[in-house]
Amino acid sequence: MPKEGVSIQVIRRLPRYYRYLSELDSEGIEKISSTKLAVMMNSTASQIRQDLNCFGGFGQQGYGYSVAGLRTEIGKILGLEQQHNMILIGAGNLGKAIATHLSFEKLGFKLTAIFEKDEKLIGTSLRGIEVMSDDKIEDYVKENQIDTAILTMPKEAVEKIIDKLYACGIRSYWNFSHYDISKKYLDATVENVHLSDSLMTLCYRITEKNQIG
Amino acid sequence: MPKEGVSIQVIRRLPRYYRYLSELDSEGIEKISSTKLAVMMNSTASQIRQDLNCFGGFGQQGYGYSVAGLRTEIGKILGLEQQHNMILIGAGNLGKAIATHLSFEKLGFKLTAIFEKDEKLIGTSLRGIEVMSDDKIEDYVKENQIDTAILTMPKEAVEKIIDKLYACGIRSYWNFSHYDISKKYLDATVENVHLSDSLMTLCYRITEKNQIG
DNA sequence: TAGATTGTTAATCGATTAACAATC
DNA sequence: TAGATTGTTAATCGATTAACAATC
Repeated sequence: MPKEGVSIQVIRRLPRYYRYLSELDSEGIEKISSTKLAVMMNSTASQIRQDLNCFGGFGQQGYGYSVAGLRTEIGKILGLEQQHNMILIGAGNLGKAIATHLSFEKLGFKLTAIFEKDEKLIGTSLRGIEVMSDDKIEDYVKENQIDTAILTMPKEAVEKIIDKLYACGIRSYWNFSHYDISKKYLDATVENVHLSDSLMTLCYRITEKNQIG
Repeated sequence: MPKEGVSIQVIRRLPRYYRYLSELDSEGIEKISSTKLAVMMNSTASQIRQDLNCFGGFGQQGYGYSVAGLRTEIGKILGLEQQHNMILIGAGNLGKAIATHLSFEKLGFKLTAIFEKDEKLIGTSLRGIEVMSDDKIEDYVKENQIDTAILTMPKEAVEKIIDKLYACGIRSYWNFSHYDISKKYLDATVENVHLSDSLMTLCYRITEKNQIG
C-alpha cells in the first residue's frame, strides 16, 4: 500500500535502503536500528524513519527493524516481485553491456527480446536472446505483453522510432539517449540515464576542488 | 570564477543546460530567453536565471542570452576545456561499453589506459587503447598524471583495489560498482552510477501508476 | 522612448532535522 | 520496570517560485 505522492527524493533512496539491507541480511544480521543504519549509509536516523513511514510502520519500538522483514517490505514497495516484460532496442556496445550486466529478474523486469537496426548484429545472441531486426518490434510487442523498452541507441534513432513504440502501447522507458521522451509523451514513465551528464558533474567537482583546495 | 558552495541540484542541471544550448547552437539559433529555454526544457524561467546567476550574469536585459556565449560559459564552469587523465579498470561488458561509447575529450577527460584482471582480455584493444594487466596500475599511475579512475567492476573487486588506487594518488572516481568509496575515503570525489537503482525506481513508478490509474 | 528581459530580492513551498510522546 | 527505539509532530533549513526594479 504505497501512498500516492511520495516525493521523488524518497523514492530514489529506496533502492539504496534495499541494497544495504540485502547486505546486512546476507551477513546474517537480524535487526538494525535507524541510528545504526544511518551511520552505515551516511544518512540520518530521522530521514530513514521519515522515509519508511511514508509507506508504513515497519519497525518495533524499543527494538528497531527486522533486517529481512524490512528488506522484503521495501522490495514489495518497489514492486520487485513483478516481472514487467521489457525489450531492448539498440544492441551496440552499450546495449550489449546493459543486456548482459544486469539481473533484470531481481529488479522487477524480464528482458524478453532485443532489437537492432544494424544487419550485421541481427541473428547474433545476447544472454540467450536472439537479436532481431527492428522492423519486427511492432508485431512482437503486440503479440507479447511488453510494457517497457530500454533505449540504448542514439538520440536520432529514438526520435525515429518513439512514435511507433508509443503507438503499440509501450508507456515506460529506460532511456540512455538524449532524446526527451517526456516532452512529447506526457504520460510516459521515463527513467533517463545520462552518462555524459554524470561525467560532466564529476569534472565540475574536480575543477571546483582544485580551485578551492 | 564558479562560486563555492553551489548546491548539488544546480550543478546537476548544468550539463542539461549545456546540452540544450549545444543543440540550439547547432541549429544556428543565436539568442534565447530564459522563458523560451524553460519551455524547451520543461523548467521555469526563474530557476534558469537563479541557476545561472550562481556563476555570473551571462545575459543581457531586454535581449536574453547569447546561445553560443552561454554554452561556452557553462562549458568553462563545468571545466570541460581541461583534459583530466583517467584510467578505466574492468574491461568486461560494461567497461567495454563505457570506453567505446563516450566522447571523453568533450567531457573534460582523456582515457589513457585500461586495466583488467582477466588474462583472457589482457592484450586486446579498445578505442586503440591496449588492455593491460591490473598489476601494472600503480606503476602506470605514478608515471602518468592520472587523477580519475572509472570503476566498472564488481563491488568485491573494488574493495580489493581501492586502497592501492587511493595510495597512488587517485582522488576522483566514476564508480559503477556498489562499493561505497566515500565512506572510506572522505576526501575522494565520487560520482556513483547505480544502474540497478535506476531500474528499480522505474519499477516503482510503473507499479505506482498501475495502482492509481 | 517603449518593450522586453534580465538580475536579484522577497515569498512560498517542501524537505530535512530535531524533539518527544508512545510503546515494545 | 527501565532502557531503547520507533512513529510522528514541530522547527528549521534550503530550494523553488514569484515579483519587480534595473537596464538594455
